[in-house]
Formats: sequence, C-alpha cells, structure tokens
Amino acid sequence: MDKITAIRGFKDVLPEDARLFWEVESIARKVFNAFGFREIRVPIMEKTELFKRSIGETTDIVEKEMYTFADRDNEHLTLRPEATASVIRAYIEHNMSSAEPITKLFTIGPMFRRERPQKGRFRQFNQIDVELFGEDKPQFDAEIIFMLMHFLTGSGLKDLELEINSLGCSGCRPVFSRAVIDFLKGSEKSLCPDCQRRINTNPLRVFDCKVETCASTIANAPGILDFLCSDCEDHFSKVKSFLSDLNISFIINPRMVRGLDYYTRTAFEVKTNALGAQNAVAGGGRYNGLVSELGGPEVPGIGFAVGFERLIACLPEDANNKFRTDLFVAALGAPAQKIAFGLINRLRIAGMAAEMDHTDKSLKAQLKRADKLNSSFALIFGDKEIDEKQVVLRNMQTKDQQTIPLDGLQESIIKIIKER
RNA sequence: GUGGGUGUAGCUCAGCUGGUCAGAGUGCCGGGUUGUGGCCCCGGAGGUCGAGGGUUCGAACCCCUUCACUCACCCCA
Repeated sequence: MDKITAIRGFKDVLPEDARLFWEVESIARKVFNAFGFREIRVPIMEKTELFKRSIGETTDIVEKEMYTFADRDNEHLTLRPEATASVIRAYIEHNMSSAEPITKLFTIGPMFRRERPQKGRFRQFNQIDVELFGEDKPQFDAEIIFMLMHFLTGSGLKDLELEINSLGCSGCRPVFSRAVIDFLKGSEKSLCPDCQRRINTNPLRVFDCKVETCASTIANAPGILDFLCSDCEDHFSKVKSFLSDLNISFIINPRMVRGLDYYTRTAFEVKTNALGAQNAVAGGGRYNGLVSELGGPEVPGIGFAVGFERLIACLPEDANNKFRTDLFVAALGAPAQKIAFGLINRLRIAGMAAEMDHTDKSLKAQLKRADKLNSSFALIFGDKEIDEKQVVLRNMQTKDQQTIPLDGLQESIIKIIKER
C-alpha cells in the first residue's frame, strides 16, 4: 500500500516547533494588546473577487499563486493568500468604522500560496497580521513600525534591518509611473522579457528585478522620492522623524515597491540574513484607498504581516526548549502500580505533569525513562514502601532522596514540586 | 512555471571504476547479579537501498520514466 504523504509545500508542525509557535504567539498577543490591538479571527476562505480587487489583478499572487476553485454552486472561492483583504472585508461588513474612529486589529493564522516551495517558503504558511484603520497621521506609521520592531526583537530576533520607502499617493504616484514608463520605453531592449511585459502591466515592479541588465538600466531611472507631492513628502519626512524619536534605526530604500498593488505612502520591510534567499521576515505599508476600493468608507489604513515560520527559523537555538515532566512514578509491582495510577491522575488535575510506566520494567529502566522525559523528580515505590507506609522521592538533578509518608502523599508532593 | 542537487535503518549519513555493499553513528529495546537514570562496556530489534521499467550472468551503484525532498530564479512573509 502506498503511503499517503502531506501535500507538497504543506508542513506538519511537530511538537517542538509547535511549542515555539505557541511561545511566539503569546509574545505577539502581549505586545499587541499593550498597543491597543484586538484579535479578530476571519475565515481562511473568501470569495475570489475579494482578493482580485484588493491585491491587484496583475500581481503574481493573483495571476498564478492562488488556490481557487469553484464551489458546488459554481461560486469561485479562494484560500486566502494574505489576511489584509479579509480583515478589511470584516471591518466593512461589521461597520467598525462607525463604532470608533480608530480600529486596531490583529489576526494570526495560515495563508496559502501555490508557489514552488523552498527555504522559508511554503504553500501553507502562517502570518501574524496587524491592521490599523482610521488614521493617516505619520505618528501611526511610526507607531506600528515601532511595535513591529519591538515584537520581533522581543521574540529573540537579532541583526534585523528595517527598510522604508514612500510610494506616494493617488496624486503623485501616477506621475512617477509615467516618468518611469517614459524612461523605460527608451531602453526596452536591455530589459528581460518579464520586465518588458511589466512596462505595460506594472512598471514599478521593474525596480524589484534582479536581472543585472534590468537593475543597471533601472538604476538611472527617476526615483519615487523625487516625485512625491508636498503632502506625501511631508508625511514621509515626519514618519522618519518620529521613528528616529523612537530610536528605531532604518534605511531608506527608494527602490522598494512591494508586490501588492494597494500600498500608498509608507512601505516597509524587515530583513534578516538568517533565511537564505527569503530574507524578509515582515513587510507592510499604508493602504489609504483600499477600504473604499472594497466598498467601504473613505478610511485610511496601515498594516503589516510577519512570516511566522520565517520568524521561528531565525530564532537562536535554545537549549532550554525541552519538554519537562514534574514527576515520574516508578511503581514496582501491581499494588504500587494501582496506587500510582490514581496518584498521577490526581496530580495532573492539580496541574502537575506526571507520568508513570504501566509495564513491569525494572527500576533501572523506569528511571531511564524518567530521565528521558526530563523529569524533575522520580517517585520510587514497591511492596516494601507500601509495607512501611512511606515512599522514596528522588530529585533527578541532585540525586537527593527523601522518604515521604504514604499518608498525604499527594499534598506533600505538590508542595515539593511547587517549591522547586 | 524554469534550472541545479538529493533520495540507503526512526534521525544524520558511508557505500571506491556495477561482483559478501546491505553498513556506521545516533536513537530505540535489553543486559553488565538481587530495587536507582545521565558516562562507559556488551547484545538485540529495525531497511522490498523513493517507485516503475530497462541494460547485464549480476545493479543501491549504469540508462529511461515517475514521484518526493531540497536550493536557486520568479515572487513574497
């Protein structure tokens, strides 16, 4: 019989990593809550139209990476490739804009993109997604970036590089786009086929191309920062200044355009050197026209996404990342096993991690097991201890052993474990 | 979607130009005297060498096909 394997690009998160997920998640919740963000949980499937309209028809994500299928009634559904669209949909659907002027939300969960898997890239991957609606003030750009950096370093990441840029607004970006197109038209021949296509579909993406000739061609192209209107210019310089006030260092990357069409003004990315080619752990930006684009009110927004798996891959190896057991009961003989069975289960109810072995293995084998389970204590007892009405408690680190009366055993043990 | 690399015990890998090549380390189980773990010593279990086909007297090793994993490109978290 052939064995059935997981789908390509879909990974099992094994217990040791699952534990890291849990820890990072709890840090995220703590940090985000402190900054006033509330968790929202949205479906992992949406109508395909939602993603087409938000992410952009000509983006790679929509063109070739979405898991889209027809439901039984022939409605087109898509497994979400990112969370922002869903969160905005929910924001609009529940009229959150009229409930309060500023809405701060975050969500954590799996995203799906049908790309070829490689290091730091999977077809199902998890993101921590943060969105803030209702304010365009540069303070909020700075604040949300500050929170992101605080969260990442708080999770244990080191050597992070923050890159920021401004992409302009609906007023000044088209002017810049036109300038880029005019520039590229003159030197089309030196561009790769992809970029020649991009001139018409998405000219700014040429900035992202790594083909050498394209890179050298685009190097002399006009820069977005020279085209910002005075409002955008002012906004960007304030963002920079607020970031500096908050002691966040950054580098300005005027060529960063990002792969989703909806960004306006501030765009940012956090890079690390620990991930191979996939060096972005987080990315985000402002999207002032998107909410209305999706049928909502004219409400500005800004947000970012953190790649969960990438974050975890950057975490330094932690020797303490081991599962622990509080007590292992080595019971010898049927009478002791019977008592032990009741004992461990009562201890578990009291919140202790307690284990025992139900076989008739030797004491040596059982202690070996206790060691394997990283147990703090081992409780040793057999017929002899039952006769004498006292058992032996061994501290597995120090090898100290003490005898404890069988009477009130459970309470004594809980006390000792808690004192440890 | 394109290109490179790799698929041998649970895990990490060795297997030279096809002829004891089915191995090591680690992990697992047991033992080193009667009820005490981690170190050390000894023993044991465990693999249709990714799958299918071909060449050959003979293939883990060569050829073809296929699948998977992996890295990179594209793009992104």
